Amino acid sequence: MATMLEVAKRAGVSKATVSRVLSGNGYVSQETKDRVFKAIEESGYRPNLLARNLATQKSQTLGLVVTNTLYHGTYFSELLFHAARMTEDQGRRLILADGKHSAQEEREAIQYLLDLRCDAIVIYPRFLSVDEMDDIVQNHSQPIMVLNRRLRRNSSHSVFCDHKATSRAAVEQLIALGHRDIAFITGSLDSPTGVERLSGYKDALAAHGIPLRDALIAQGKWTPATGAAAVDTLLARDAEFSALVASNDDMAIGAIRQLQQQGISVPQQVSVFGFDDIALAPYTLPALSSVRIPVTEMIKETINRLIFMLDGGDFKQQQAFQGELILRESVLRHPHP
Amino acid sequence: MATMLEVAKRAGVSKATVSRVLSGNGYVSQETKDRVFKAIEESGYRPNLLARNLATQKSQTLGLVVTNTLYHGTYFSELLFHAARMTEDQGRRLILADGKHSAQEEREAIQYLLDLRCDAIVIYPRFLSVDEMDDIVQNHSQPIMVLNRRLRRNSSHSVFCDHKATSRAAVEQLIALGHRDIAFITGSLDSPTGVERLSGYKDALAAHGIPLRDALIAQGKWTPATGAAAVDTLLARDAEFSALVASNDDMAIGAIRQLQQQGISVPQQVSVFGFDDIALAPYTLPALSSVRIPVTEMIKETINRLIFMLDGGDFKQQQAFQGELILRESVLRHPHP
DNA sequence: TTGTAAGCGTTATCAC
DNA sequence: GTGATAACGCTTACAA
Repeated sequence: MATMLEVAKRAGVSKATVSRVLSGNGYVSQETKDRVFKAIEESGYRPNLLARNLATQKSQTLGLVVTNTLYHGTYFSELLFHAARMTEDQGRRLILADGKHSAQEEREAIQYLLDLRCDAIVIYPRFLSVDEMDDIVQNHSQPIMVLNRRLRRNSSHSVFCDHKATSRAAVEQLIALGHRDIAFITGSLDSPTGVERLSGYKDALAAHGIPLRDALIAQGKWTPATGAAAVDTLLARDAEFSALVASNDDMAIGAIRQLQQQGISVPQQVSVFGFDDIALAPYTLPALSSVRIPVTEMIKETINRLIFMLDGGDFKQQQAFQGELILRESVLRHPHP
Repeated sequence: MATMLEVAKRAGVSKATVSRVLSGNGYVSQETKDRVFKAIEESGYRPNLLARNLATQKSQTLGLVVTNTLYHGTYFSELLFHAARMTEDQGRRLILADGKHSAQEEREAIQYLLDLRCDAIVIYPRFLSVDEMDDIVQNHSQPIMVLNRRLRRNSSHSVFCDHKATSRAAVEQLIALGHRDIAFITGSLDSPTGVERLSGYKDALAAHGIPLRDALIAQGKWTPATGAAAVDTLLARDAEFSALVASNDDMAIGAIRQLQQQGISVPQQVSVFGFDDIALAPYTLPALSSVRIPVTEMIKETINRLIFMLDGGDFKQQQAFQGELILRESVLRHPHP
């Protein structure tokens, strides 16, 4: 491929001049500009971004680490969609790195983006601890934001939802509707989100004097298939329930399928509640009530903070922002008519 | 950040030696190796990939261009999931560039990946013509694969489905079931996929001597909302139909909603057919029959070809592969029981 | 307004 | 085994 040097020779100028023409920095006479552009045209020259980035010490890219397990479904695409859009509106590009299936792989993905000298990094952790995330944020000069976790030492570097409170609110809504036998399908319990939602369920029951019954809790792993399996587990236990809360919509959908399969009508005999991890309004079943989790706002706020930091905001100062941002705006949505 | 030079000084050796230790190329005594590793440890050194890539003239990355409009939904995440997974299994990373909303932006995204010196590129075009894609493939030294288009001059660089044949098959299945009044919701007609599916519908009718009625065709733009709107259009025309084919599942889902809303039961009064652009089995409505489009195989085959090319396969030779690959394996799926 | 030359942080080819 | 040193392709003072 043609290099800048070749362009320079062809135009009868030096590399520096070509660089000036391209970057718009420094004065170049119109005539030489014209000659340079002509030379670029003729040689099919394209700047080598690797070289440019190395020279300027910045890459104009934003790195995003997401775990493999999050890849499926609309939640992820929504996240990615806005991340990419906002990044590009900023004249930067998004680079995606896969956190795969373990803490170690998550670490490697982050390290890769760091090694690539991304200008900033967004992490949606799955396995790494809050402590380790805090360390990472502190030990690196580039701005880093963490999604869906509450950082302790660098709270302004995280944006998250209060899953526990939301879960509790959802269950309380069911209680208010008169339900007392409320079954619950957990998410993976090695994820904080899964634990928090379960915990919110327990809190709600406790607050209303409803005894917790283990027979009404079944484990799932976020997917529709595990939601369906959880229903089987629940039914096999012969414990009656008039409402079912699944820790995300995917499982709720699987659960509804399975209930109907077993001749139980939804929502006539059992009301089903999910958490809209998945901006999937178009696909949700008419029978499903869902809590909206604001992925969109989450990623938008994140990128905005990053942009602020990149623009020279003193992001090491916790005062840079109002502090941590907890998105509490989740609202209960009623079943589609 | 610590550089290789600092590590070298600290270990009392030259840059070259540090480089050898890191790359494993060339002989280094165990003692110096130890000293180097110690120095790396102490200084928190991390190699600068920009510099490395510049020096080696390869970036160990694979670029993917997808249009913004494809971002929503499971189809895309499925694509991305496998692309990322396979790329990383190869020890490379995936870089995503957004094709946005126009041919020009699509061009820019491709150009960016080229400028970044990605080792190989996958393009899922939306606006660019086959001719232009063919040119791009030919004019660049790095391997490029195009999804969902049939390239004329570089057929082995494309992987696609025969949407027309599939659409025709789907409609013929309805005809075989006794339907004669079959309505059709198109996709965006500025996309080849949309045109082909419509064309398959027309072919099927023609082949069975069923007259084409414009009143039974409504335009959509792939989204659930436009599918619903199309149903309104059809109903307003007062043309009766016993079956409805939507050009993708998203629209089919919107259509089903709307039909039910209007008191028309599915599939009792109207059978609905979609194309599973969207490996979304878990979400599709029980009432929907859908044609499976093998995204997964498509992207897998694509990456495999790329890997082959990168490993030195003579990819400019059309004989490198069996030639073009047309995925015909689409199967009709029956409504969920 | 333009050219020279010194980086940027690696790798790779020589010698020694 | 190891160390200079020249690339890699660009940016950016500093001169001219």
